[in-house]
Amino acid sequence: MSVTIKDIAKRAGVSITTVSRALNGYPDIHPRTRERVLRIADELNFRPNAVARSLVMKKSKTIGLIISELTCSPSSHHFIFDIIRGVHDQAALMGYDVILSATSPNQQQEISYMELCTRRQLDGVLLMGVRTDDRYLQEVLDASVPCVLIDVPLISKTCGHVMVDNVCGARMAVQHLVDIGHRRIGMINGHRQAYVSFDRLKGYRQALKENGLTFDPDQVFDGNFEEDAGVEGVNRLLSRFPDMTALFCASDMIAVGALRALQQWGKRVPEDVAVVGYDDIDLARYIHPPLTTIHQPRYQMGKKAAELLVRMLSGGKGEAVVLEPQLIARESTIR
Amino acid sequence: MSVTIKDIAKRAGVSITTVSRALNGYPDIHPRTRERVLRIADELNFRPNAVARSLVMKKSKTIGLIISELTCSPSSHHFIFDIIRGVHDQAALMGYDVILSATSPNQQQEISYMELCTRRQLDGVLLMGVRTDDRYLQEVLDASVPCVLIDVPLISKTCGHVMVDNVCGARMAVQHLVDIGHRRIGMINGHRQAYVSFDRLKGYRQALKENGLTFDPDQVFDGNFEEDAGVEGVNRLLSRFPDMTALFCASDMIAVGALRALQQWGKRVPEDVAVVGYDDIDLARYIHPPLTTIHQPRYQMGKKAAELLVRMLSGGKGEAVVLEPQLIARESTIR
DNA sequence: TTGAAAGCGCTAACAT
DNA sequence: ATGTTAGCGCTTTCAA
Repeated sequence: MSVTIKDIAKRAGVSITTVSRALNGYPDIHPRTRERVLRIADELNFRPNAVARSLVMKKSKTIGLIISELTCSPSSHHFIFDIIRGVHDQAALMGYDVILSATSPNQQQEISYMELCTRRQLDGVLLMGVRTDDRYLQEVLDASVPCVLIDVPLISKTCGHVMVDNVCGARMAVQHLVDIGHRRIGMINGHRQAYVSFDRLKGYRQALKENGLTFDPDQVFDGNFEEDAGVEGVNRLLSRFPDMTALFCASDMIAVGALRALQQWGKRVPEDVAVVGYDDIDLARYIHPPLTTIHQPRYQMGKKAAELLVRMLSGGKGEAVVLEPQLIARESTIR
Repeated sequence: MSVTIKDIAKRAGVSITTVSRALNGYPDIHPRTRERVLRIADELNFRPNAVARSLVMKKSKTIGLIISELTCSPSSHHFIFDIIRGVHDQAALMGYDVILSATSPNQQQEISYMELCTRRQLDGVLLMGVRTDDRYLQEVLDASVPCVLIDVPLISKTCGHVMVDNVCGARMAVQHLVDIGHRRIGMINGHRQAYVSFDRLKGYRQALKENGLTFDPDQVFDGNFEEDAGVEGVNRLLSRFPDMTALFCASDMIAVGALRALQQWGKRVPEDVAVVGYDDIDLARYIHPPLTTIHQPRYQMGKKAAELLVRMLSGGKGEAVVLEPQLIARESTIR
């Protein structure tokens, strides 16, 4: 049996109320009493029971980190882990615990969003990896529990989000290609159910336009964020546009696949075709040739998301936090 | 305000006791009553309050996943993320939620092991990444909360562990090198505060012995699990043993560093020096040359750990779960 | 088969 | 400055 405030009260010869107040630093308590209570609590090695407190306070000091099924794709961990760390560190800093959850692939196991929240009395939720067509999204908007979305640009009274500016990132990538002389630039995009795909395409178009290049939808291959899409994308794009000299990929894994396919086409990178990826996962540095890519501040995304959520928990409104991407030039575009 | 069993009781015209029993599937309840209660609960969209239940049951159906500071090293995410997934999936399957925690670098923030457990009423704890000299370890052994250690071979009444057989893994690696003709085999090990380092060295020695090769401590470089150690290890080892033809590295990141250093020495891999890594992180497949390595079933480790912990929670004793590593031969040893 | 009552450990009116 | 009392939502004796 563990020590409760009752034990302390008995030992200190005061009521449990006094103990509670002393422990929680209320002002209306005699310094000597407080001191004695604190000392005894320490002697008894007292640990407050967060569960009991949650029950009466109706606040659990816990946030849920929900990772959508989508994000459990083979390559996603490069991306997710840093975000998890950022979320955890910032949450801990602010006195919150993080419960991990995932929208599971097998339907039967699936727990509804609200169910999770109410069951565990979550104060708020962080949601990442949801697709535009995810049914969770509607639940989130309907729910009263504050929520911060990662990479999904929705905003409402109870909803905010954190993103990296994808339009900007894509523009930087394409502008970089233009700057080093490319005019025939293809794109391999992620799947259409990701918000980021939409913005990256937009950035690609903008950059072309800004440089007086015409946008041709056929020069964009819609795949997914995995390696395979890179392979298929190159095959399609190159057979249709043999004179393509540059490729913007919506993820580093796509770029990895592209690199492989380009090699099979006998194209040298960057001499024949320059390649830019997106994400700056560890692999980008180590692959051959090292990949020029758009860096996303993943740890910061997690931190900012947790920060925003806690702000919302204390009455703040949902807002949009947009972080800046960064171009990392490596040898896949310049030698 | 959310729906409670009281609301259901009122609406159904029964006592809250009856509602509780009906909801929890007790047998001593009239089928018709149960049915009505269930229907009303559903109509009202009732969600049991896990916090209240935890308070009275003294079981939170929550386990803590504590990741030691150590494990937050730059390269560790390759390894950890899969374990987290395994833990989460298996825990969810068995009705447990997972709270994420970390032993934080800044001392002041540091929460004691027991504090975390009692505060959140954790039913059990999973601990990974602790060093042999970590003070958490003693707390764990002293504590009454069941605990499963990952990659730390301790066992007690309340403690079990999950590991991959590191002696075996190292032997496989070295045996592989011997099999393809190497006799002068160096090793770059991780730091000494990791249990796995000890076992991998043991496996290295065993394999040498089994093949009639003599063990020379100078042929082992003790570094850490990061890339830098690989670079430094190669430099040290090669300047002392210019005729070394093979290298066993205690992590893939070490091997990556080794590959880089070897190149600077003008050594071709695998022609001049063969390299074997450990872990089989994603990078191993993509680096040039693709790395021969020892695969660790990371997702399984997480799953098994959660499984063991839950078994212990229902009265099981601490036990040792040992998984099998697997040799993945790639081009860093054979062309 | 059902209900009344106690209580898990804590906080928070409302006295005093 | 301190104590009394009433809950938070649930489970669980014990009686009926």
